[in-house]
Amino acid sequence: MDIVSIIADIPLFHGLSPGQCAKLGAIAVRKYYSKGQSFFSEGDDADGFYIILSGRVKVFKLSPEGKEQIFHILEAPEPFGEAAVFAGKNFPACAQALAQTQVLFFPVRNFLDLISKEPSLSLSMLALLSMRLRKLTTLVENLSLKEVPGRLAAYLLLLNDRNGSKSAIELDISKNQMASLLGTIPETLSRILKRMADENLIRADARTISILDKQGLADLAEGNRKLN
Amino acid sequence: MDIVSIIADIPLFHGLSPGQCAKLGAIAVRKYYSKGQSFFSEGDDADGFYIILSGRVKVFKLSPEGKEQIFHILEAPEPFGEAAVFAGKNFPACAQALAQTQVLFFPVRNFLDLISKEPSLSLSMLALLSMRLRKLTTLVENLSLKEVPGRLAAYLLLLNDRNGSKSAIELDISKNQMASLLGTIPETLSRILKRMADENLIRADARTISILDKQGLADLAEGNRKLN
DNA sequence: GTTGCGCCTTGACTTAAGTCAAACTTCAGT
DNA sequence: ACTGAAGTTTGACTTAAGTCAAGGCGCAAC
Repeated sequence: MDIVSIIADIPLFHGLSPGQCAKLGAIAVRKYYSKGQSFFSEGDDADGFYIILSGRVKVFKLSPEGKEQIFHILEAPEPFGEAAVFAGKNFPACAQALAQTQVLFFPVRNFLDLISKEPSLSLSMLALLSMRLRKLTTLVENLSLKEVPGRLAAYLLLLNDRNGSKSAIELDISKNQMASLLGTIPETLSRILKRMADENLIRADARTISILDKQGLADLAEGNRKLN
Repeated sequence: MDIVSIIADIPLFHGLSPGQCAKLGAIAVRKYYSKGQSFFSEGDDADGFYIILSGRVKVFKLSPEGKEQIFHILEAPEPFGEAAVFAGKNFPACAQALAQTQVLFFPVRNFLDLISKEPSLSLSMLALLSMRLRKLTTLVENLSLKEVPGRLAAYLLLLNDRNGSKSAIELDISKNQMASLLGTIPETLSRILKRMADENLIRADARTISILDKQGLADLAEGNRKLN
């Protein structure tokens, strides 16, 4: 598929004229990353940002002892690394492919020229950064104000909402990664899933989790209830 | 002082022509808040954002049990509430005056008109949101990947850097608020300050803290050292 | 199939940090 | 100066969650 048509399809770029999409197409570079490959590491010079075309990416930090905190897990057509570009510094975190991944890479310099001439693009970017900020705010809230059962409950409800009508959640990341996303470790996650099952809040079967008591989970997430 | 001259002095608005400052002046409203007064609460409709002219503001969330996590403590000439405006939703946190505070309030609607016509303004806003994102990333890192002594060490070093040459740090917030900023409680903060003093990393005397061993604190903050 | 390597779970133990309660300090307001 | 409220410190205790170690499960490669 033609790179300009791809660009025109990306939500972030809706509102751009065909001419502007063509300009973007001229500066964008298509790149391929295999599972486990690193896009950038914390401290790297922010020379551009990425938009995912296919595959999956995690953005994370590591503690010196090796504990990992995942900030986002992203899929097409989401961008990443965009904030570092506007702050004009280096990347504050690491990004790695979780699977075979195809991206478009936009070098900073050319992109900044374009954005300053294109109000609809800057408004989209502002909206995007604001959503990221909101998401991070929620992460801080979860880490600081909720215990692990509350975080897990909130996360399960989120997955459930995304799922629409389906009654069971099919986990699309490993429980290791899930623990890292929730700011905990696999052992703790495993134990808490079990406790939830014991209280008939969920039924957990390998990669499949069914929510039995939505209200119960909501109470847990809000801190109005405790697990035994 | 004239509202337009005030606006021209705000870093966020540098790069705007006098005419554009005048337009901003026409939509801005000057407001006064007394200590403890609330600007907005979590969930409130985001009808605009604020820029601090004098005083001090905290942005925070509360857990149902009443624990507080402070996200930012802001002073003139910093803006707050800006992200909610671009996300076009409601405020994800609360904001309250920590002292007698004077602000400019910019209603969303008028402001969005203006920004879409003013590239330099949108670039400033993008840079601002990016810096906020970076700051929140650090907060998540601290909460998830560091223990309280590490967080405190990092915070003291930050205050020390801000201070420039002065050898002693004069705390400008209560230790209660400081605990809340570090994601802990006053009792824990008090104990850890004492342990740091015991190890000759700092000398703490009421509101004044002197850093005795910068490298030691840095090691703590990086997780390369533990407190006894 | 069998081997081996991640992923996941479980148990026993440790530990950082929170809770509760009491006392002391600081400071604003009367 | 007195009073009371808020901020701070300290001690004894509790607890959520992490560490360490072992074993089981599942899947891919040979």
